[in-house]
Amino acid sequence: MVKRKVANPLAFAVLGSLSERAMHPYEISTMLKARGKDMSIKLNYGSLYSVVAALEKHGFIEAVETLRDGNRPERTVYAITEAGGAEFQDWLAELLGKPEKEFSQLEAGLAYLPAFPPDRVVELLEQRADVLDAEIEQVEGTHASMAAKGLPRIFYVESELQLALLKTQVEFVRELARQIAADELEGSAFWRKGFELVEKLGTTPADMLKDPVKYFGEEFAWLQELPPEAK
Amino acid sequence: MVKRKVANPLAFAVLGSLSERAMHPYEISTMLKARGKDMSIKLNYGSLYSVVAALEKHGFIEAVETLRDGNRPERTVYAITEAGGAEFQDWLAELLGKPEKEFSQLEAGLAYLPAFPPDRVVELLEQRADVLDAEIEQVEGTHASMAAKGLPRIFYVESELQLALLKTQVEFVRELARQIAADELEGSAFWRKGFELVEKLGTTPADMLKDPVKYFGEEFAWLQELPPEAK
DNA sequence: CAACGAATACTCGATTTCGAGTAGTTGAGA
DNA sequence: TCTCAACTACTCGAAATCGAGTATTCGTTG
Repeated sequence: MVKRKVANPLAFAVLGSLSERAMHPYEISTMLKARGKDMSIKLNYGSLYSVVAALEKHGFIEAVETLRDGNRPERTVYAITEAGGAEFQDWLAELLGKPEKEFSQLEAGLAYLPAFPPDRVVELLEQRADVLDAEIEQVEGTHASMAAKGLPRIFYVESELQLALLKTQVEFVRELARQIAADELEGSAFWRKGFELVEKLGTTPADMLKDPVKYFGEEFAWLQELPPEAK
Repeated sequence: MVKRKVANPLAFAVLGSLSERAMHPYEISTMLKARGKDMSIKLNYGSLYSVVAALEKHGFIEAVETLRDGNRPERTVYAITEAGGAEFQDWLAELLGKPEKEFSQLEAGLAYLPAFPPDRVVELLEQRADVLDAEIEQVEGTHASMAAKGLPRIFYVESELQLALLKTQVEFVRELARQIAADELEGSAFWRKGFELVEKLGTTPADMLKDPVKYFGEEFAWLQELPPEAK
């Protein structure tokens, strides 16, 4: 797993596009959009041109001609090199075969759940679930229309994965919201009580964590010795 | 959804940590690790210090004291400001309530599946599935040991989400590999044939896409008019 | 008690990333 | 025929990112 000379996933898409035929950068961008690959690989013009330059610098692609059409900006057409083809294959094998840790914003948010009162969290999670439902419906619509046009699944498997993950997320979020609302989530008694204390007495969370028995009673003594540094 | 002045998720974790009590950056990093939050939010020292500087610049945190302990490097202790508290709350609400498009490497890889012969893809997907299984087992082990210590679920819900997503991914990958191996994936007949042609005749993919009927027969005429720019 | 690995607490600067801006060109409708 | 929005095709520089490096101190083991 040596670090790639050009690491932006957009570079992977550029190599993939140029594997098919020589193109100029803007043409790559329109092709990616036309094929919906920009749903799977973040496309940004600034990145596109710098990534193309980096690929050229490292010998993965090379300029084959420069066209000028009237007063329009020049278009430099690039072709993939042998080294570029090898890099693409190696990269693809890595993307498919080796899972790499990815961080999602929802995970980050969940990590700080107790910072909001339970009811607020439930409300926000339900809001997210509703938005996700709409997104899912939209993706399913796209699939239906692609299938109707006769485009076989192999051309949009990546979107099917996305759909599966969205569905898992929405299910998780709804279930979590339900459990919090029903006070079924372990630790939520403590959580609710904590917020009541803040409202009524103005105690700070830090104080409560320092002496949980005082604020929550004996059954919360475990708090003291739990996550290192949590006190 | 105004762009955040400091957008790195690590900044969110810094605000969250300082909401609890004042700390110096390195202490934040050890606390995040001790609590396993570094599994949900990417922690990198370079980013940590630049993010702290940016948060201070924008008035979300402020230095409260600078300690010197022998010849050790200075430790600057930071506290959260009122603006910082508001920013944290706003950010948390956004993370929980508003899903944002995220790009995964597997999706990127799947988008270029046809670049490899079917058998190679099956092999790679199975490789990924095996690694994922091991990861899942590990996460489940961690959960079991946390539960055994009495730590309630609310302190690791984020990891439960991660687990659910990993399971969905492994299921998807295994099923996809199965379908490809069994030639059940729509479009895979064309895919297999294409690779045989490349091996036997040395035809390039671009040629085949230009005149699919010639290479694949009448039943593949749809290829010509399908994804815009795909020809 | 010396020596060595682990932990502490950062620093540095070479890339990378990004989004907004620019400037000409077509095409469709009034 | 005029106009105005959408498209084409990039450019720019400010800000973010990152991982490797540094220098000190603590703990522990032979």
